[in-house]
Amino acid sequence: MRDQPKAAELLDWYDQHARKMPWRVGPADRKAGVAPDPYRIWMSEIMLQQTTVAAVKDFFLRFTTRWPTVQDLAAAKDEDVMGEWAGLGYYARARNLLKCARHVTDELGGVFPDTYEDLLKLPGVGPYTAGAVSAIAFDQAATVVDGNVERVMSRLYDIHTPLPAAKPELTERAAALTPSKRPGDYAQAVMDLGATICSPKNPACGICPWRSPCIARRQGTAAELPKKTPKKPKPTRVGTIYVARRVDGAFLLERRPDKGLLGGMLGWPGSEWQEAKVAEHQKPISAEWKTLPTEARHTFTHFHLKLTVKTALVPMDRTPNQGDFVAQQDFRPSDLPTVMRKAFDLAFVKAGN
DNA sequence: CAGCCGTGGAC
DNA sequence: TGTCCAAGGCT
Repeated sequence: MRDQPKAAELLDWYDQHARKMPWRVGPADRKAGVAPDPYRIWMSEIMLQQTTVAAVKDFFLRFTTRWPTVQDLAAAKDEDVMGEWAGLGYYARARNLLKCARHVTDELGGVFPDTYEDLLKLPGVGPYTAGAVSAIAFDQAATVVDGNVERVMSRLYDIHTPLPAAKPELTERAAALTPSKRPGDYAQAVMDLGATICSPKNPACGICPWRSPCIARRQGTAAELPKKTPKKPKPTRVGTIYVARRVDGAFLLERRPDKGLLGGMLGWPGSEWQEAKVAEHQKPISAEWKTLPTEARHTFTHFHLKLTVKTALVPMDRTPNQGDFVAQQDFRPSDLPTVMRKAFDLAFVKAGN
């Protein structure tokens, strides 16, 4: 009978190879009795949803420097939080982050729930995040299943069922391996393993602490797992965006509605974005509009976008019918989501306006 | 349950 | 250039 993977083998590896991260309490400190701050663990987990560690680091440091406690965050203005989140993507996370901080502050006395069940009730906290926070912040033996764990389990047990259909089976396997000792370190260890050794491409099976019990490694199928159902091709949408500056330096911007794409974020007024050719539409303000020679290109999760960028220098006496003027000193380009910043760069940096 | 929801780096 | 992918959640 083949040997089974042991949590202890992975924890020994983690003790030697744990990655250092701004929000992490490493294995040595944890053994010395250092407890993680649930606020920081929660925030890191929200930021890490579908987002790489490298991308999150700077955002995490900026957020926790500006808002060191959940009460500080709860007291923040919506626009400040959305502006700090700009560029990180999936903006519903930022709206839920603030909603959750205010709930914890106002209804829970500023104390994060410490059980999976109660964490799951918080806005923006799903099965993965509830498990991760309960394990990492509170050292509870929760089963944590993210993309890394799915990949590691599919390879350990050579599971060829494509995702997402395989999710229940992979979760069952993960639960069976979760130890009652050091569950917080274990949860992070599996994810570190998946991110470094058991990687999507070219897994380093030769140095894996679980190479011996890994079935896919013996079968030679590790690199092709997990299987995934094929994705739909992305359509291309087109639109027009209006980047205007008034003669006093103010910019014509609008706050997007909370629901939908780039919800709650600052942006330039413009047309709808559609696959069909855009019908003629009203300009946001009366001015002498010029079309830039280069269009702004951007790719979202489920479509490509080509934006025609129009610019204008607007006299003082005009009133916008879409958007509001923001004084130059109140505007930071870094508050814009990336597609809007691309349009800004084309209009005001590349074109030199 | 499948579609919606961002971004930047790797290849 | 294009595609894949990353510590998912919500509807």
